[in-house]
Amino acid sequence: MTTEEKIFNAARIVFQKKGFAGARMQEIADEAGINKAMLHYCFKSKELLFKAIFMNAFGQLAPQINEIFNSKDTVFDKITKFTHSYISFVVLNPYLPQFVIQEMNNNPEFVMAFLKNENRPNPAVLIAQIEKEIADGIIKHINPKQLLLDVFSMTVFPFAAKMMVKGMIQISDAEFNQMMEERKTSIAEQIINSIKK
Amino acid sequence: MTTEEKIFNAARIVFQKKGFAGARMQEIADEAGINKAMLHYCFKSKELLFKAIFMNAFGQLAPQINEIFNSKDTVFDKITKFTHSYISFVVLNPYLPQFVIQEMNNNPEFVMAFLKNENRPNPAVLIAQIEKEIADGIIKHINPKQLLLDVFSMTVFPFAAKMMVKGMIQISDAEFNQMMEERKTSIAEQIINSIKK
DNA sequence: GTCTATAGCCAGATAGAC
DNA sequence: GTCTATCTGGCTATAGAC
Repeated sequence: MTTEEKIFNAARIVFQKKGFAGARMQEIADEAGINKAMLHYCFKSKELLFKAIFMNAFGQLAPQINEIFNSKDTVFDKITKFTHSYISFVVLNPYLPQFVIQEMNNNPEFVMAFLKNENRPNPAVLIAQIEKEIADGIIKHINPKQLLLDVFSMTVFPFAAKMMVKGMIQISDAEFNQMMEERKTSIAEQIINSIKK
Repeated sequence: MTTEEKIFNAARIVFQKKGFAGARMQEIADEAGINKAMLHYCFKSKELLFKAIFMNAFGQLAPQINEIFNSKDTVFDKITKFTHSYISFVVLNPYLPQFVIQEMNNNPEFVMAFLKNENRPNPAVLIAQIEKEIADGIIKHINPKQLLLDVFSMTVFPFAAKMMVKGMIQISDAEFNQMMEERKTSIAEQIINSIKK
């Protein structure tokens, strides 16, 4: 592993756990097992290192979402595949959702950068498909954007607000993971059940 | 308005927007229209001022949740009332959900403090009620905790991840508010529709 | 490319006048 | 109680040896 990769991995861990404002370059250096000066030699500044991490985090999430959104499947199949693959992925990267959400809220200019990224998740095709299936009598009359928001909410929220959720419904880490495993199928079932005609 | 109140209001604005790590005492002083030294005179340290704000934010959310959870209503009525009153409240306090979630994730020790708070939201009564209505054949066989998580997710997520949501489904602030207005009723309808026998 | 040492700055906290 | 001025520590960033 090159020094640059060691720094990158260390920075991802620290930034995702502490956020931009809370992260310390010294902590990243320690985590990488190298000297603080190397961070600046390789990435110039804290801000540039952070942007590299943030864009990479986003780049991991977006393509797999788009692949599902733009496939040839039915809407019901897309919902099922999305919840399954998103939860599987995020169980392995638990800090990612909260990290992206937090930094987008704290740095609204990121939203603009994100909107200009050609690889960003684009729901246009899926929205059109939902409208068609409504017209075809497969799906009830609903607002397609509300449906998308429902799917995202049910899938992403537990990870974004993990600590609050655990405290609120009083569950251990093991129970949390067990519930997320169930949600891989239950979310899609619940939503499909409520919108199918 | 006393100086202490001016500081408190200013601190709430700055902390909720920037988080603990990102907030600056100078910015709070400017917002309050007083000198930085007064902050320390009144609240001793940044950390103590922050804890006061955080506990207050929590204290606003918890009682109204508990009131609904522990009332005499049916489960369906409770879900309907919760989504309605929560969204109404949070539209007026848009930074609150993200603030609480972010700081609970960044300061896991807050979760413990929160669990010891006697006013915290306690879903035990509601969970027992859900189990009873399942046994009575009113509600389908589902995991009560998953149901609670579904309701929270659909209600809270759009506010917690507002910037990401806006970017993702490409809506303006006006459209966002319009959608949240719709959600006051649509979330409960959707969930009830999927779990009623 | 990798380190040590340090510059330079900024933020939290305090001293002390009024 | 409220201010100005300042201390102190910690953090980003750089200079410079090897």
